[in-house]
Amino acid sequence: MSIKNKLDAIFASDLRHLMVVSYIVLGNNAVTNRYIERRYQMPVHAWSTLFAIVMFPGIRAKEIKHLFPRPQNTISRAVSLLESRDLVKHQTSPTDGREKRLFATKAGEDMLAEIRAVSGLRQEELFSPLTDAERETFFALARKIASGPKLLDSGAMRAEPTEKD
Amino acid sequence: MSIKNKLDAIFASDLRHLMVVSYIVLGNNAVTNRYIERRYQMPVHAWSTLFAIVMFPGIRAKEIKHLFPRPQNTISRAVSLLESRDLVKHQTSPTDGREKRLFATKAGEDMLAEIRAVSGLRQEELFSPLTDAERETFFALARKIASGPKLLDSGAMRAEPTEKD
DNA sequence: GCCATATACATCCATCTGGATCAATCTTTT
DNA sequence: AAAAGATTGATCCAGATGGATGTATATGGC
Repeated sequence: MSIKNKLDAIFASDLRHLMVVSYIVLGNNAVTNRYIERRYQMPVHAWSTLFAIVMFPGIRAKEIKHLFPRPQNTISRAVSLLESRDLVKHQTSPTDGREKRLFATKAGEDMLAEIRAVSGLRQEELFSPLTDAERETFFALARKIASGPKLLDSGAMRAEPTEKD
Repeated sequence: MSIKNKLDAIFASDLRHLMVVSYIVLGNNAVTNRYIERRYQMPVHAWSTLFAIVMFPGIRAKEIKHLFPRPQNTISRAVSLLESRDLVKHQTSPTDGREKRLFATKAGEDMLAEIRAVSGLRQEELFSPLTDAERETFFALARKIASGPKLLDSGAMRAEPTEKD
């Protein structure tokens, strides 16, 4: 049985919906992570963080956590990396001394623009098997899934071990 | 500007197709990884590997790499973890001494069945915002994307740095 | 048959990751 | 206004990750 047939079998199994999404993302992440890490010597989360900061000047770390669902320390580290390279700056909120409002520097904006252009090409490449109409259908359905309340808070896969454990 | 509005802005940006898929998967992975790691004391890739072995008895490591696009050493480690727990066994190929054909034990099959059941519930949960018809449309489009040759071999994000760098 | 090259899988090592904890600041209660 | 609790972000640490390299086996050229 060839690899292709095995893949087809997985995509015909009961878990096919989960499997196909996972397949796409594992594949795409491998490509993207390697590129960002080699080209910019930073983890991908650092660029996601920069993306959020350029897009929403003055954003706080805890908000970024909701835009790119990652643990808090990941954002924290990404911010300090970006700061150490003068790609972003922070100023402490005047109303709350715990909050750091984040702003991109000129260098940060320039760098984001560059990565963003390549990401646009990558997106085009990734979705190239779909027609424009299909892309919009796919996007609309994906947005519905993203808005599902169970995405981030599962009942089936509870974080806490059950009593009987 | 609220978090919700920020998310909407991201999903209205030029990179929205990439962003929404990434959002779904980051969110889902956080849930799934935490669950598998806590409940079974193993990384998620170990269960993907077990899934492949149960589904295709006698499969070789290099094939698993194509089913779940991960680096080769990830599979290698997952297999040795599974072997150390007597969830899988291997026998060296009679025709090629380098190849290890992998088989699940009874314990491995039982454990996979258990995880698979929970994963089924998780899948149902994740896709619950979609009707049955929408799920099939989404799946069909996702399969098209998965079959794109550029998924694993990007032109836009070349691994090798270009000459002019 | 012998050497160079290719392939399958294991291991090494530097880095990344996320849960837990910590310190600082803010809010609430009394 | 002091104490208790909550919230924000930084740091610690054990373990996971992936690129590079190592080891064993197989194949092809001569």
